[in-house]
Amino acid sequence: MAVTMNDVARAAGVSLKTVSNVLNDYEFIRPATKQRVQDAIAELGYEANLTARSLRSGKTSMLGLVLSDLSAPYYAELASKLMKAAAQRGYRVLVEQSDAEGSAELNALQGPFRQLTDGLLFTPLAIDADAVASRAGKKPLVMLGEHILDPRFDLVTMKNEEAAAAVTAHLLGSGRRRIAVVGASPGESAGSAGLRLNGYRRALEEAGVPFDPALIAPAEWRRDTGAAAVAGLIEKGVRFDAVFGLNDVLALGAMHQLLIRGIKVPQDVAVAGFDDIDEARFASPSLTTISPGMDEIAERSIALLLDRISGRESAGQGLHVEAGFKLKVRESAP
Amino acid sequence: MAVTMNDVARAAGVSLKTVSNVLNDYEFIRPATKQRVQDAIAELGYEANLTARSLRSGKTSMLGLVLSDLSAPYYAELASKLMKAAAQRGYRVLVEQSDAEGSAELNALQGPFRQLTDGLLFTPLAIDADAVASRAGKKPLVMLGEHILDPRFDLVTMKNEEAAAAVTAHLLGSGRRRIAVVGASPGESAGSAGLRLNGYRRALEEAGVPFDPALIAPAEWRRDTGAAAVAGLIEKGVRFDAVFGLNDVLALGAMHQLLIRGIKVPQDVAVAGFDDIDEARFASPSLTTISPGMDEIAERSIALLLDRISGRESAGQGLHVEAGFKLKVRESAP
DNA sequence: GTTCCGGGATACATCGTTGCAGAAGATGGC
DNA sequence: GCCATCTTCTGCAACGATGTATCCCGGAAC
Repeated sequence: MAVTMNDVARAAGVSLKTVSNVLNDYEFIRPATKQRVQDAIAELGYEANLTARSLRSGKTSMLGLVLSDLSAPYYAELASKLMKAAAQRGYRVLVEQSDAEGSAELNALQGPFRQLTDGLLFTPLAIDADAVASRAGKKPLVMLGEHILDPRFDLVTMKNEEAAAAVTAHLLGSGRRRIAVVGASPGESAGSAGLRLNGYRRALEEAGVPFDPALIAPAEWRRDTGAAAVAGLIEKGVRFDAVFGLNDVLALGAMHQLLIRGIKVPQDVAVAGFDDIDEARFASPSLTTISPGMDEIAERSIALLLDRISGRESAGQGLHVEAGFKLKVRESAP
Repeated sequence: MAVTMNDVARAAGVSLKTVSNVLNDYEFIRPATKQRVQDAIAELGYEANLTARSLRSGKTSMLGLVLSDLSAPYYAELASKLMKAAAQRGYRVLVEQSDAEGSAELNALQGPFRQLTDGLLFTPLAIDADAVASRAGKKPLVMLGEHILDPRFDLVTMKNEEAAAAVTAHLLGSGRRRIAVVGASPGESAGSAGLRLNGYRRALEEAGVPFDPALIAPAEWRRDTGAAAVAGLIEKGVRFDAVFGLNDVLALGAMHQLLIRGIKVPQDVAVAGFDDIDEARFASPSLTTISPGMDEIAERSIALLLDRISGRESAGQGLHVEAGFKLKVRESAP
């Protein structure tokens, strides 16, 4: 059996509660007593039982992170950073993959997963604000990403629209006029896809370039679908001189498809993405993209969530945080 | 306050323990009683308190996964699959990043992290078998990867040596004679790097091609280091007609470096990797690599760990599982 | 010398489950 | 008609910590 607080108390010749007090930095303890307890702890190799502590205190020191798929590079990098930011503050992150399915998202919101965590970082992809609101319960919840832009919720996000406009403007600036968009999500307007598409349109407008719906290719956000979308455009006979992948893996999939068809990047078609995953720098040609300030997103979303948990930041309206971004110009669209 | 078993008991007109029995599928309960309890549960929206259950039962239904860095594509994909495999069996996975640092690995082995989990999937990179053995405690532990090949531990791994020999043989078969190896880890012999290097040497021997230590470039397993290692070789004036990256990101970093220097892949230098991450298929040129049967690794390591936890597989010797592999021939080394 | 105050420690109940032991009623064998 | 066995259900203790209330004691105040 593991050594408990009781064992420590006995060894130190104090009461169980005094041991607890030492561990919780209770103010009024004689230094000598404190020392004796700490010696006993060291000698017995005592470790607090987190489960018992959780039961009693109602806190788990774990944060939940709900995302569609951890194997997507953007989410993998984000998760890694979130875990590090949380660890620095004494929290652990429990990840749940939703596969972008509504049922999984709802489960994460209500089920045992929620119970295990003190607060949630949530990237809803399938369900809407009302669904979230009606089942969110009262533990703190911070939205990550953009599918839900709602005053009821805290949200940490990036400047999707502005950044997408900046990439588009860059492509236009290098003389491209027919810029295909890969990764649109028909019918959706508030999500990342919608916002980035808005940015694209805004940049076109500002440059006085007409918008052509034929250039917009829907696709899930993966490499293979990005490749397939470009293939589809080509086969339909749509002509374009640039591709804007709404995220990097789409852009990379698209670029791959162009290259195997003998289309030169960037000479024939320029390619740009969004996310600046590590892979973008090392692709051939390297990928022009938007660096969305992921460090800032990770830091600030953890900070905000912990503020909510501790009650430092008291509710009322949802807080909206937007991280800055940088355009990274590389070979695929100089 | 959340609804507890006691509330359910009262609502159903039975004792608290009967509710517990219903939840735990106790055999001897009258169907009518069971129904009443289940109705009460549904009506009140009762959810079992996992923390309390853990405290009482000593099980957490969580598995620990220790790896160096979740943002590395291989680990991200593996973690994703492990989580899915675990979820199917009613377990959750808690991930801990070690950054390949010994202190972090030791903490994961003993500290609170261990307490929170019923068993551990462990990829030790910095510490050795004895260090693990002396602090492993008695909860089940399954090694993942190869740094520790020790009869005391269970191990799920891939055929590193054989597979590396197969890639090397493939490169030799296409006429390459000076195959640089990127990602070696000097002094280490039992780890993945060492085993893969062994495979490389074995294939050379079998083909009667002399081994040239100048071709072996040490590097950490990242894209940037892979690129730097190739740059180093070139600058030292080492000549080579192929590069074997000990994993895919190394190979991709290396390939990037070659291409920006105007060296044609595969015409001038062929490139091959190891892991078959999704990115390999979509690189330009696409990357020849080893598919290590990650699905099998994920499935079998979860299965083995759960067998150990349940006691179905009783200890004694460590079990060693080797997943199969496939050579994926693509453009970078046809 | 009694009262008051606050530092320093303690006892007890409690968080929400599950394990163990046992009670009560039904069933069956002889 | 009685003991043995099985089914069904119950009560109590326990898991290991923390919150609340309380107690004791030395010194200050009157």
